[in-house]
Amino acid sequence: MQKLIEKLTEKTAAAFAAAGYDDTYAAVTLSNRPDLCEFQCNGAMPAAKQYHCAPIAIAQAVAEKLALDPAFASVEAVMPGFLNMTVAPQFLSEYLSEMAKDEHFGIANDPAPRTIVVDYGGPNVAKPLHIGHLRSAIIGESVKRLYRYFGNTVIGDIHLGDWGLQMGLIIAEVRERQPNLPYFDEAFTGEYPAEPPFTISELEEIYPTASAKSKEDEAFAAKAREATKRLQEHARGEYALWKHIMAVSIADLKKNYAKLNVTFDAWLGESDAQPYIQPMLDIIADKGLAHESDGALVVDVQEESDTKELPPCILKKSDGATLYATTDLATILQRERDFHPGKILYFTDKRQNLHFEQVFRVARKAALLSPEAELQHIGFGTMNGKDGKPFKTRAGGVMRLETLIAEITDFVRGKITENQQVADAEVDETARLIALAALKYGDLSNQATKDYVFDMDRFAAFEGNTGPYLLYTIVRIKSILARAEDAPADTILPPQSKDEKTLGLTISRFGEELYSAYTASAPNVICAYLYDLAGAVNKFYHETKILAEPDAEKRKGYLALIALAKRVMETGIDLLGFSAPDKM
RNA sequence: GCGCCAGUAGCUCAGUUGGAUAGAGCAACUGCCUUCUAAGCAGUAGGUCAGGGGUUCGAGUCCCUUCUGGCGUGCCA
Repeated sequence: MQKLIEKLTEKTAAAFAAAGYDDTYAAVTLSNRPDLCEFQCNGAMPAAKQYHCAPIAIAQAVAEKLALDPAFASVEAVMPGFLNMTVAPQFLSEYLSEMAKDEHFGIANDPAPRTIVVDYGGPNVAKPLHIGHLRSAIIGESVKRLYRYFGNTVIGDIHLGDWGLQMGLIIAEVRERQPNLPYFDEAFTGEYPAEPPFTISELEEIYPTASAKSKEDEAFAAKAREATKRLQEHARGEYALWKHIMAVSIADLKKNYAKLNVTFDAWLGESDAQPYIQPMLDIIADKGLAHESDGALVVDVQEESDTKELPPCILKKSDGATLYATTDLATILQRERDFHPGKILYFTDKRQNLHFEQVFRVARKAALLSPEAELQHIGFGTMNGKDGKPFKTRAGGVMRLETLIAEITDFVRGKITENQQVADAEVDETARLIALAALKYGDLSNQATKDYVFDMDRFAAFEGNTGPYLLYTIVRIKSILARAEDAPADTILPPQSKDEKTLGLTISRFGEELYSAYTASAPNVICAYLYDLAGAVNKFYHETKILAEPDAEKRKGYLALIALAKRVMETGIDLLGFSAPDKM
């Protein structure tokens, strides 16, 4: 199904052609003067340059042709050459009815769907999730859903930080505390215990302790390096202990991501890429891309067109150890072999821009994946506190995600019980849904690439442009539909009031707004649209007595209209990664 | 030094390929609940779009330049 704007553009193009002008000037856009018209076309002005005549003359000629089309209620040419258009109620009614009939609202799939790997989350094993992990999880999850909505095969991969020195540190610290465990007994050949020797909270305490200790205690640091080396060689005891760390940590991560309504299709990590490091290095060696520099193995990535100096990508340190870039390249090879993706999309802090630029260039030069496959890094901004500096708790630490969620949920629970609409048993679940909407919308409504201010008060308070406002709007519709005695009409009727028409026009924009969010991987576009839509619904709600409407046909038409608005809103917030309760 | 990103109302942010009078929310002030949930709706006030040049019928948007801030800039991730 064509987007409404496309239909109007097509008609306008025909009118341009009929009037004797090039139809490429016919692009119709949403009006930026809603007081004057609903849609506009500014093409007469650039066209005037080509035809060396007054823009208003072109606009008038086109307007005359367009006036014959029943789709328009009015078409007007105004100085200096704007074309102002209003669509006919009947035309809008037909469009919306067609939209309502289709489960997918008539939105076409991507004509060339691909397999997409979305790399987001990126937590470290044995460390608690904190607010630094929030944006990647929330934005990545939303974009994943958006890609899926347009018909792509999408694999969300958490890409765990589960290898390297951090693991050695933990193993060394466990050994200090419990030296008698069988994992550290070289002579032990029996079966290791099935139960892990630590809980998740112990594990979370072990890492920072070990990390601090290694900075002051060189002997301990050496032990950690040794443990790391033994793990990488798959030494029996260290490897078994690492398995325990993984199991305990992953169970906890799953629980916490579930609270955010974030789910991954693949729980792969740096450890899974290890077997691909040597094959990847071999490919690069075969192509003669790498050379030695100051003892390190590097690949030059500078290109002629660069305006800046790009440092080479280091694959091996001078001591022979591998780095972040090495693992990422091996991961690309792994993904190519496992999934053969048409695109890999990464969500990390934007400070890693250079790193990904280097990795992508090496991947291209070495042809680790097919040439048409796309690699894209979406770097999001730093999360700052109200003072504009990177966010810290009052104690100066990083806030745990659990703490953040709990605080917002508590606030919401208090708010709900003030004027309680839900049964006692449902208070907790309702609070959870609203808190999640507040948190996610607060993040997603900002442009991803910009730094943003993390303000607890703003997240918690939810008047105006917030997630809870969207939920409230949906709940209001649900409430009416639940009370209605008759079923909604099968079609959307031609709008009669201004507010009804505005609501219809806003609903009709859904497809193009989603598409533009999709092509830009920008959930904030969806947020802005849904906020617009919620405003149109609330205004209509305020001006129209729906259930009390005496005319049964009109009443059923109203019900059909708000039911469609509800479906659109529910689909929209699902793409953002949250959902609405029945009451709040 | 070089590179990237940003600077729009008191605060937090939108602003489509250059279009008409730069928009929201919060905070402030004013109305609207015996009527489908007032977490709502309507309104008032608030702007040298960081500064300066330029391109043109037209610039928050494109070009040049200055200033301010953030980040990055070979063996961390």
